[in-house]
This record gives sequence, C-alpha cells and structure tokens, in this order.
Amino acid sequence: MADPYYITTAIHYPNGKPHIGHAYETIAADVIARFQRLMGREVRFQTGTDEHGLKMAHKARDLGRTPRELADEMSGAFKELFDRLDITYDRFIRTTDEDHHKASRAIWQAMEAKGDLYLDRYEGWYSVRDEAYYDEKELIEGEAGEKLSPQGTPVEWTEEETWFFRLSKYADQLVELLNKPGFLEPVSRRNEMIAFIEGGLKDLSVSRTSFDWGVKVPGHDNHVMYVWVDALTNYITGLGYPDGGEMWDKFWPANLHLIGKDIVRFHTVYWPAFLMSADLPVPQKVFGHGFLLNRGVKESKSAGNVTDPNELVDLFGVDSLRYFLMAEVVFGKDGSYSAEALVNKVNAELANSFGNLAQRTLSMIHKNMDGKLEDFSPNGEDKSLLAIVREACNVTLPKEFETLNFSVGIEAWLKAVFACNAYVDEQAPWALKKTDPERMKAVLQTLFLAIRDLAIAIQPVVPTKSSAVLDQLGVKSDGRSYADLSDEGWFTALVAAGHVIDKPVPAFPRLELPETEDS
RNA sequence: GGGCCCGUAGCUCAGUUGGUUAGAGCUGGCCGCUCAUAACGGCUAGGUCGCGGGUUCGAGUCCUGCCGGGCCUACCA
Repeated sequence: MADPYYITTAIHYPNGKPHIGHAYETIAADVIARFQRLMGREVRFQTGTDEHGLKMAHKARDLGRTPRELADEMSGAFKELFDRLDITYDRFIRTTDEDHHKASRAIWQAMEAKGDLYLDRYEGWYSVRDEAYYDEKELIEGEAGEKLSPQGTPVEWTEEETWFFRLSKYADQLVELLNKPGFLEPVSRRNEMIAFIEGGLKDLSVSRTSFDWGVKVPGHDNHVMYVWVDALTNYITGLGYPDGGEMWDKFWPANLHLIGKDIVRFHTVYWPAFLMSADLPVPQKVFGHGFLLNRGVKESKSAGNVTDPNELVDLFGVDSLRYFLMAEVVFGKDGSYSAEALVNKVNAELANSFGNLAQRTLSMIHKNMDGKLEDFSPNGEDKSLLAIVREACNVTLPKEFETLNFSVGIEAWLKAVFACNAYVDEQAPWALKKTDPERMKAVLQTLFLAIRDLAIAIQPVVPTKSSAVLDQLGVKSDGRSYADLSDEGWFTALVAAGHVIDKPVPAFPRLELPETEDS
C-alpha cells in the first residue's frame, strides 16, 4: 500500500490522572489518523506514556509505592481514557517497555560513537519539577526566603557526574531545519526557536546519578538517561529501531509529531539534534497545538478547576466532545471550553442542523416512499445543491484537514448542511407529496445523496455517529472513504440491491446541560 | 532587559499584498413553514475596528507612543 503516514502524539507524563489537555491532543491526532486513512494512506499512529524521571520517583515515594506500580496504574488510566475516546492508535507505547530501553540504549550508543557525548562533572542548583539546572544568579527568593527557580519551583543543590551532549555542534543544521517551510508549525513558533539557538546553545546534560528510575546508560549503570533523551526516542522505538525492518523503512521519518506548544523546543531542537547525531533522518513536521482553557482560565489543581475528560464523556458522549474540540478551537491557538459552550455548539450544529436533516429526510422517505429508493433524474436545483455539498465534502474539508485547519474544514462542511436545510424549505417535499409525488421523490433522494456525502466527510471527527447515519442510509462499510465520494454508481447499486429505509433513529440527540453545573 | 503576538457587533471569532456601504456563527427580536430531534427557513440586530498621534488621495489593514492580556528569551544592578 502506497503513501505511508506516521503520526505521533507526545507521550504523556503519568504522575497524575489524564486531564482535558491530554484528551485534546490525542483526539486531534486521532482525527488526523482517521482522516489520512480515509484519504487512502497507510497510517501508523502512536501514543503512550513517558514514565521515567525523578518526578515519578518522588510521587511514588510520597504515595509509599514503587515507581513501577504508580506507572502501571496511571498509564492504565491514560490507556483506558484513550480507548473510551475511540482513539485508533496502533501502539500505546510505555517508556518502561523492554524494546524502548533497548532503543534508547541504541541511540545513546550511536551518539556516543559519533563523539557527541562526554562525561563531566556538574555542581549546582537543580529543579526537580523543571527537570533543569539553574545558575545561582538565576534563582529568586521565595516567601520564606528559600531559593526558587526562575519559574518559582523549588531547587536543590546537586553535585553529580553527568554526561553531556554536544548540542552546540548542531546549531547551524538546526537553524536550517527550522527555516524549512512546514517543519515547525504554527510558524509563530519558528522565530522563538531560532532565537533560542542563535542565543547560543549550551551542551545538554543528558544523564543523572541522583536516582535510578530510568533507562540505564550503557556501560555506566550508575547513570540513568535524562528523561527527554529516552522520552523522545519513543517515536522510533515504536517502529523497530534499532533493528530496522519493514515498518522502520516505511514510516520513518515521521510525517507529524503532534505536541503541545510547551514542548516545541524539545521536539524542534533537542530531538532533531539527537537524530542528526545518530545519523537518522529528522521528522517531517512538528506541530505545537494550543492549550485548552476552562472558561478562559488555565486549569490547575490549586485553582480546583480541573476537568476529568471521563466526566465529559459520561455527560455528553465521545463524539460530542470530539466535535466540540475540533470545531470550536482554531488548531494551533489556545481555546476555551465549558459545558455550556459544548452543549450549545453540539446541539446547534450536530443535533439541530445535521442530525435533524438526516432524521427529517429519512423519515419522509420511510413514510412517503415506503422506504424504497429508485433511480431518478435530478433537476438543476438538485444538481446545484449536490455540487455545493460535493465541493465542501470532497474538496474543501479534505484540503483544510490536510493542513490541520480543522475548524475551517468543519465550518465549510456545516455551510453545506445549512444549504441542505434551506433546500428542504424551498422544495417543501411535504407539499409536493400532494401536488407532484414524483418530484417529491427526486427531492428526498437528492437529500439522501447529500447526507451520504456529509456523513462520509465528517467521519474523522465523529466516527461512531457518522457511521450510524451511514448504516441507516445503507451505505456499505467498504464504500465510505473519501475516494468513494467520487463514485457515481453507488446509489444505483443501492437501488438495485433493494435497500429499504427503516424508521430512522436520531443519530445526534440533543444534549442537556446538567443541573449540577455551577457558576 | 531584549524579541514576538493579541486586543474588531452581547458572546466566539474572519478580516488576502492598505481602497466602494467592516463580515460569519451563536444569542436576542420579527416573519414564515410544519417533513423533522419544540427541530428548519428568511429578515434583522446598526460595532469610536483597545487609546492618542503620524504616513497616505484613502488604514481595521503601514509607522510611532500609551493602556491591557499572553508567549519566548536573557549573567548586567
């Protein structure tokens, strides 16, 4: 199968339960994965959890458990959530997986063989939370006079032997890479990264001796790798690195690393540098999406406004959540969400506009045509509507999804839905029923064709609901790709098969805002 | 401290390289329809385009200062 497509999400740090941001990123990746499959590409989609590091070790210690126990439980919570969200990952990777340790050691050895790793000694202030070292001068004073990092996180004095990576050696190549159109999006991030590099790169400390929860450095068992070295490596672990093989040949370099805007630097500076050092190709694109705000405010434990994605799924269903996040938020920018906004948007666009369009149409076909379809000749108005729908479904939406402009693509789709509803009103098939039954049939079946296109187009976003619609229409499960939109023969085949439309069931019932919703 | 972004109708936002009456969706109001999930369609709501200057025949769209919000980065006190 031609045209492979490899997409990854960041692997999530499971020192707590998954929050809305994890759901958002992974849903977006899944929409892309499903979209590319419908476009006929062979997709490999990987997500997972990043389980090493001092933060995990500390968290486990605080809970009186082993890091592994904590990792197992939390990673499980992530996997469970992603399964509920209908995420079609091909691999859920865990950095504690045996093959991942092997891959991490291999890339380490490749960098070492290149002469890019050297052992040195480090003394200074270290912030566990930031996983970073700070200069004495950078520190600020806390309320109680304690020393804090510039970010306000606690720091502790550390003296250790550590491995360094010759990051500065790759500065020129990295700038060149960052200037490559399409490598880093949104482009607004590009200047920041270039400025960071041109401000002078320091060699990167890439190992720790102060704890042992991580991947051991080859030949130096007292060192574990800096979490980012092993975390980033997950992207190639999942393809069989270092052994190579069919999957490796087919899918590396990745088409897209989808990540949050906060970790753009790790993915567009450190990661490419590691790969260059190991003589491996760099990823084709890194996209840093925005954050979701809860009514415009950042969620945090201290603010007590953390949303459990599972709760949203319980209340509103998976597809509603998926639709809202992809349609409401301009991809790449921060977005705001609330239960009210979700209910309003989903009810207006999915239930009232699209769902009801399908319901009223199928209901009329069921009642007035005994559910039977027949060949017909569309007139000018019918053709005009179908052209609008086809344009939105087969041209605009795919074009926008290809460039990750989901909200724009969905908007075009919605415009086509509006056109269908306006068409129903103009044609008034309920009146034609008495005056011109043949014409009524043509109108209803024109709508039938339109709904099929619309349902096919929106599948990546609302996979379960759209397939429910397509099932009711009688569209074969192997006739639902974007290529099938251009198939002119499917309706005739459906008629010939004698398909009968049953009494329809609303695919997108209206949502209700729970009473418990406060403020 | 340096660099960058944002602030457009009640809400969420579009606004190409500056050019006739500044747009969309939601909400509100009015009218129509009754097939449908009390859903649909049409009309409408008249906003100093954050504030003050400037360039220009003409600026939301360029320059500058200020206010407010955000981001990246930095060893000066």
